[in-house]
Amino acid sequence: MAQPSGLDSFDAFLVSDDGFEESLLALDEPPSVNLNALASSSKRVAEESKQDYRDDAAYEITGFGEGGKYLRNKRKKLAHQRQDLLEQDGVQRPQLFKGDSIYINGYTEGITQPELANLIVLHGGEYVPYLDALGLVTHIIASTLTPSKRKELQDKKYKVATPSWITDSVKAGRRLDWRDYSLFAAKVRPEPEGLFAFDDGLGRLGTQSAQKSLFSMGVARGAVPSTPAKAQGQQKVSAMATAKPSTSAMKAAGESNAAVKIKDNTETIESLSERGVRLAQDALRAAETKRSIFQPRPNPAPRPLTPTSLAKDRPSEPRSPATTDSPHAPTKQSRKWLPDADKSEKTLALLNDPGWMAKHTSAAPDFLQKYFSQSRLHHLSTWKEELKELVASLQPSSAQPIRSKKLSGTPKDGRIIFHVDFDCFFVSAGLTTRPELRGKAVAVCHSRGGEEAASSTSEISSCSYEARAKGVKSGISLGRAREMCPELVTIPFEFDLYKSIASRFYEILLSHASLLQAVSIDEVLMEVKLPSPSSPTSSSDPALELAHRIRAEILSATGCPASIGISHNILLARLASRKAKPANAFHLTSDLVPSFLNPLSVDDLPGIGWSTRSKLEDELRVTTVGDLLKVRQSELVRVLGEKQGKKFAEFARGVDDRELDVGKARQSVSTEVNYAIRFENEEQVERFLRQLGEETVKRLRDTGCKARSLNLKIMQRHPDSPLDPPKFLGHGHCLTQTSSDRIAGPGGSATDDGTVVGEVAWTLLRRMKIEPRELRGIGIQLQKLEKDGRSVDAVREKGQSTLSFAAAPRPPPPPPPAKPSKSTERTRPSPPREHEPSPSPLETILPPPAQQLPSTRRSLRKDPSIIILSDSNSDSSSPPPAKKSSAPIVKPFSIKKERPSEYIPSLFNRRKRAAPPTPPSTQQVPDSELIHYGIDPEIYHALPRDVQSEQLATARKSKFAPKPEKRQTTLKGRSSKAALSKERSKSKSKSTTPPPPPSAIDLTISPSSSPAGPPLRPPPAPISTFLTDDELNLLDWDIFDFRSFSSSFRKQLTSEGREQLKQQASLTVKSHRRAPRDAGAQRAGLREVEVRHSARFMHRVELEDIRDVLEEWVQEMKDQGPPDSDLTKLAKYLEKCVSRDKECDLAKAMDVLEWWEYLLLEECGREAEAEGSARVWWDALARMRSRVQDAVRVAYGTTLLV
DNA sequence: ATCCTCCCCTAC
DNA sequence: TAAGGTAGGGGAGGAT
Ligand SMILES: Nc1ccn([C@H]2C[C@H](O)[C@@H](COP(=O)(O)OP(=O)(O)OP(=O)(O)O)O2)c(=O)n1
Ligand SMILES: [Mg+2]
Repeated sequence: MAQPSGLDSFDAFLVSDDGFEESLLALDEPPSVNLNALASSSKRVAEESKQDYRDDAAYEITGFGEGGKYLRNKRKKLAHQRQDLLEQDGVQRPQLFKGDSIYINGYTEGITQPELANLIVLHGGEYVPYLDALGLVTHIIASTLTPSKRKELQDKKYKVATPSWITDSVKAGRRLDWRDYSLFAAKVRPEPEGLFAFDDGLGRLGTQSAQKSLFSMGVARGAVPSTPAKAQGQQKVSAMATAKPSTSAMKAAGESNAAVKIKDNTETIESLSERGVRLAQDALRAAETKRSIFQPRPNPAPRPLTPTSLAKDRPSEPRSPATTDSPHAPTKQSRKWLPDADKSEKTLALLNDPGWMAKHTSAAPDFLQKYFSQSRLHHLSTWKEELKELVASLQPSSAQPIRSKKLSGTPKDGRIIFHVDFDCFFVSAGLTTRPELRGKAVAVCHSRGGEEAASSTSEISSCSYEARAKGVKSGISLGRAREMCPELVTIPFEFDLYKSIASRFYEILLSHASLLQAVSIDEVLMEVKLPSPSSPTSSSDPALELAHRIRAEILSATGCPASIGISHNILLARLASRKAKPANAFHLTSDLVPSFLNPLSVDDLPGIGWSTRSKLEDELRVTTVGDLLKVRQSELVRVLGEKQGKKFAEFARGVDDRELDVGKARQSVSTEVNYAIRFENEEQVERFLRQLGEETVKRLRDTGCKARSLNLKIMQRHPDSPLDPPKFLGHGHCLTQTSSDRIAGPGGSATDDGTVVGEVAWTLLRRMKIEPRELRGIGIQLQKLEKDGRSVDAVREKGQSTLSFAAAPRPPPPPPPAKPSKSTERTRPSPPREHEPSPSPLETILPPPAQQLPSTRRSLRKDPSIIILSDSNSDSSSPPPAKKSSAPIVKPFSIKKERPSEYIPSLFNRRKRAAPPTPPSTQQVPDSELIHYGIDPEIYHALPRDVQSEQLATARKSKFAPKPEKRQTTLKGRSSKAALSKERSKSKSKSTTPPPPPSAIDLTISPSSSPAGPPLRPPPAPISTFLTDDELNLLDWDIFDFRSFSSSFRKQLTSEGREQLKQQASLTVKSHRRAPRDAGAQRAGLREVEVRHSARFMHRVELEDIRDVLEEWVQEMKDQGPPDSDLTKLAKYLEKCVSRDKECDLAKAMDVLEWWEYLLLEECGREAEAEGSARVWWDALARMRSRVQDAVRVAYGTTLLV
């Protein structure tokens, strides 16, 4: 039952729901009052404990040690890594704790657990991150213990000392006698640098916190904390052993940007975030005043800056050079992410040092684990999943309210929603051990920003409100932050601490919620039921009072301030908490809603980010919620789509009918890394990719699922982007590709075999033909999950028990010994399943292509150590045993699924092998097309992607003669489902033109969109089920080969073949002249080549087709003017053409505009004389020009003559 | 209509 | 010197 190595857990604890009313007053004070600096020692400690004191319970990722030797013992591995650190530091410390194996129990006062751990290691001790084999532990460090734990440890005669034993020893430079620090000896030894040793109000709370300290790790392994049965409100919460964030991948946010438009009405509109800034400034000023009385302030008075909106900014890279390179950027530099300063010499030196790069980028063998152990975003994501599971396991399914009717989203629903969120969480957590920094501008980031910080690209994770007042915010670089706030103090990440605090936080909230949704590690949404018949005694707002009580409870248990927003739906609760911040609670009642909402900026609404905000502003001139109200819903739907349009229309009115999201089954598992990806050769890429595969599969196993489909995501340096992007080791501007394939284990079943995943991923990657040096990001996603052989997707598998099942008081799940899980299920007489995956994990049916791969590559799975290790890692941590799935299991006989007989391991691969046909595979240009051009497919496929593009583009340009003439096919009623239906549905239903009111331009056109077209068009509207012999001939496919395929495969080939024919047909037309394309445009974007079957023909629409459509469109709509929906669609299309990341076909866009102008001249007369609808047409053209103009500027930085 | 695939977008 | 991850909502376009 070896406890999941690398496992940690959200601690279990006991909590009573006593209130802490007496402390309410203190809570509402900004935490700026700092009455001392007595915690000197803690400060020093912090400085000493350089970098790596992550929680770092062994990484789960298995890697190779030097020389390929595997370290099976995680503990050793950890020690090894810490040793590395120590060497890095180059400081040899006295080995005070040599020979000691020290476990730290729970949260420690005065110094964080990671800090302690680091100190121990730095001084020769072994830090034991988990308590699986108690015999190996020589000492236990603890500040507080629950009665039961205390008894247990005492009985077992453990040496339990307070943290001061460590810190004092370090200070003294010698190993002091632990007995002088025994926790059992001195009842409660006041720690010198107490956690709550500041300000009396908080100090008081601190006392309580000490008393109700949570329990911890060890407990989860079976030791059941006895419940000091006490207050009625007491509730026991069991811990959930959850896999540690461990090793894994990620992706990210932005760098710099430029072309961000400045909001209109900046003066009059105050967004919530801006309000936050304002408040912070006020607080700062206030604090300033006070401080000047008590103590001189080290920093200059904060200048009343123009509040930089904290609102959602563009994610940087997308396509705004941001910094220097943009010709017209200099003006609005207010928003950028990176520092002005150039890379420092040092930085450049590193980047140019092959040795350094080999050790610190993806090329290094242990990169993955190191990277994930430090990635904040990885931790954030992992924690979220863990918490969702924890909540699902603790929250009885009965918690799910049964509503008589669906929610209306209005006050009528009678719900009370709390949105609880820590204020600047990471910073607040860090400040609990650095009280001397309270009231200052503080930020959490990796860089220990010293002098070099001016050019640091390290991202700010969170910052104090004092820092926000100066414009600092999450996501910007340290360098940039220092420009705005030179006095900014940085503190390191302390992931363990955050997790520990979160445990206490969730525990408290669970005790108050009737229904709870884990939003993130520091954020919860919950539904609350008040003791309804609130006796007439109580005050005016019992909900608000409860919120304050909860806030007090949280503060006392964690030392961190949280804010709470209350309202009758999720939207409003979230907005309320934003208004409440910092350190307060706010009840947004329905009477306040309109006046509260209207002045907000649209992107204050949850769900509206940079992109949506831009759409609203550009297309509807909407910037505030008030503006949003004035727009017709149909317009919103046109711009944002059906659901989004409706949703935000309702949001603007304060209406939100969403239920809390509780316990839905996970639908995918993925791992990605888009940072420090720098490879020199294929071997490195392959090794990395296989590791990534193993990691992904481990995560999959932790969920107890297997998968049927794999998606590989690749980021490749954009050809125009510099080798070294502005952000240190960042991915820079990239082209992104994905490609997917099915995966299968024995018998075609879903699988969780790392080897299969690695193999398939590697095959897909090789097929992409990407130069290793150009790679900037890699990710693997597993989908189509199955648990116990049934799809996890409730929609597919009807009757699926989606809800988790959990008895209210659940004893700490005795960590299931490795395998019990599976046996647990075997519910009913599971009907004889066809292909019960034979329990031979090493036996795999690899997809065909895999078998074709050069055998040079040795299979990782040959190394048993890997399997052993990953197993030990995963199984234990996957305690999904009894928890779920014990619910009423549906009939084991699935309705549709199951088609084992017909199962083809991999269609794509299969297709590939079928030499003759080679229909457009997942990502390639059909060979037949190549042959058509006289290009040898063999050679073509061997070329790098971008070269392929060029070849193809060239071929297409030269091979065909100019278009003969344009037809006049004026069809009627040709309706584009998409465009039309959308239109019909709402907007102009008043069209009065009964039948098929022509409108809608169908940009998805393909020759077939004009079915009645000239006979020349190859395959008329497809009629036969399968490709006809004629069609096969046209395609140059072998007729007999075709017939030899199964009918389903033939069907697929048929549709693909027909698409191909369409394209060939359209290719016979050449766009007349092409405008000169610049270097960037010359390289046909990946997107273009990458185009694959189905759903993407829009990308390939040929000029000829567009011209035709345009012509029809103008003719048909001449008298009514162009429908907005069509204009929108056309605009989107043209912008896509211009975009350098997508079509990269500026010429086409220009051509379309010219053609349109020509048509208008013909149909509507000269622009100058146009009137009525003609006028409308000309205006529409002008607007479209201007949009394209903008797009060109964004893409090329040039003002082009459109 | 309703499904599926391939994206984009958002949030922490 | 830095650690730009991840899951789910949903839109567009195509197949059924
Ligand atoms: N871009 C981001 C956003 C958040 N976080 C981390 C750090 C934050 O402390 C934590 C919680 O995020 P919040 O959005 O709740 O932000 P804060 O808690 O820091 O501030 P606020 O007071 O606005 O809630 O997540 C991060 O690392 N990077
Ligand atoms: Mg927060």
